[in-house]
Amino acid sequence: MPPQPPAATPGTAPVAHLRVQRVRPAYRQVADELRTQILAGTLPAGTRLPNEGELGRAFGVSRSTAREALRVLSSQHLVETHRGVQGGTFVSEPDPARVVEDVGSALGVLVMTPQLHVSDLLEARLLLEPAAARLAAQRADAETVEAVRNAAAAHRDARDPSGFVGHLDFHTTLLMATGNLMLTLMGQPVNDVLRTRLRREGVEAHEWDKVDACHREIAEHVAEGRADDAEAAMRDHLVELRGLYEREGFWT
Amino acid sequence: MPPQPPAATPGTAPVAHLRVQRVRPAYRQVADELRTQILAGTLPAGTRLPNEGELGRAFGVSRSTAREALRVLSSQHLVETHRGVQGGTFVSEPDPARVVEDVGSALGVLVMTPQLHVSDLLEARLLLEPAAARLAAQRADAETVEAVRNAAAAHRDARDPSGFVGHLDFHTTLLMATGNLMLTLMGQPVNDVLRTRLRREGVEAHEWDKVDACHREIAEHVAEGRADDAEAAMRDHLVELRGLYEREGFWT
DNA sequence: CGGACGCTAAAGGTCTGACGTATCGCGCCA
DNA sequence: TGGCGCGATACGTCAGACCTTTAGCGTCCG
Repeated sequence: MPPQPPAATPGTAPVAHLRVQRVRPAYRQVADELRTQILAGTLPAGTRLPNEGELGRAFGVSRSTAREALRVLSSQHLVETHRGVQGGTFVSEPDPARVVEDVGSALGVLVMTPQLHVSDLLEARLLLEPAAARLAAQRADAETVEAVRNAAAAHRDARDPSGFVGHLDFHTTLLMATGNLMLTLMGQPVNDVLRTRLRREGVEAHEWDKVDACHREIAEHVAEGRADDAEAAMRDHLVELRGLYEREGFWT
Repeated sequence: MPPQPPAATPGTAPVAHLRVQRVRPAYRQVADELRTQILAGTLPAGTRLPNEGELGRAFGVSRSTAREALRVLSSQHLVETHRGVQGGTFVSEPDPARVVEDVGSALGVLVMTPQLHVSDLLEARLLLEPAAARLAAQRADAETVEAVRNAAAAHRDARDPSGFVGHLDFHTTLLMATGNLMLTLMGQPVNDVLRTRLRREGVEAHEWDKVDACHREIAEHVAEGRADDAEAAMRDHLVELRGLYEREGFWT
């Protein structure tokens, strides 16, 4: 995807504004090699890598360089390090929660640019969660239904009168109730970003009561397996919430 | 979510099996501090940080430690470094493509675990893309329609008789045609993972022709603004594709 | 006999100082 | 006037040393 097609004007060449890396630094090569092996399964989760000195020697680089490579992998949650005897560097177990965190963080950055607006998040959620509610209603077993019900109960903490935490926990629980982790991975980061960007001050208590009522209604639809009702109720709920966001303003 | 509630047995305390970090290493503290400032906007994109030596001095750590902190941030695409005079470390511009890459990579790892199955990806796509097709049909302007049409044209490279690249470019283009970046961010990594996991050998040419026909049909629906038709056609298309995946097997 | 204390080895964490090397601006020279 | 090479700057890499954390194990005392 070339941002600018080759300029026909023979004057100044189309400046490549992005500086390219002529050479890949050693620490990057080491990191890439290790990452490849981890992703290929050559180094399965739990594997203990050689200590930093040996690792460097194995790649023909110094310990510092090996360490920088490990910092890269560790910040991508591919390995983790522990100190002390019996410590070392270990290949990490894949963890969906980490992915959600990272995506949420990245979204948090993007949402401050003109490329991604909060209304885009609201719209995406409006596509995703009603469908999730439908699936949850079709599939949830007794235990899951209980979890959804509990999430909808949303004990309101005195120090958190808006019940915002409980509020979003319900959406999270519902996404997980679909049994499809991918839906959680897509929806949860969106919810995380939205949570941090709604100004709660202007929302009155009775509005939160209504939110809770919606949650309980959805939970009941899910519990009873009424897929159509669950989907519709969720859609209504999200539309209402969107109004809240738009009224209170998120374009800080 | 506590994996084990506090054991009532007074014997041994409930062992925390996850090793915790008693102290945060200096490189992590530095990285966290810088990340906070970047996310808060104190260090806007394009800012040039002090050179590694000064940065270390500013935090009271050595250059090596400062470098390790920078490696962490750089691997999260928050900063990038360049060598030479006029080089240095700069705060990065947020880049959706990077996010897509990272999420795709993370999904690639998760999809090899029992936690996430390829069928989950197919299902998620089945929720997302028909809705995207609807939105695209409702919103696409002339230029976007042209892009979608071109993507559907899918010139079949002789060395790529399955036209797989072109095939997925169509889905990508359609997601972007919604004008909602969030949908691309959610859908594209899924497509990327699926692309790398379908065994193409067993798929015959006439089946790819059919895929192309579907694409062109969807493109036309989008071009004509027939939202319902576009959505339905995309749904049918994805269901058919899912059959392909299930037949050819993705459980390598 | 048993539990608490403390030693010790292994491995990551940090520091120091040095040298290599990619870049780019500037000035010299043809 | 224009191409070329010098040099300054900042990242990249290396080497070696020392600190800190951690867990295992042995010892000592109650």
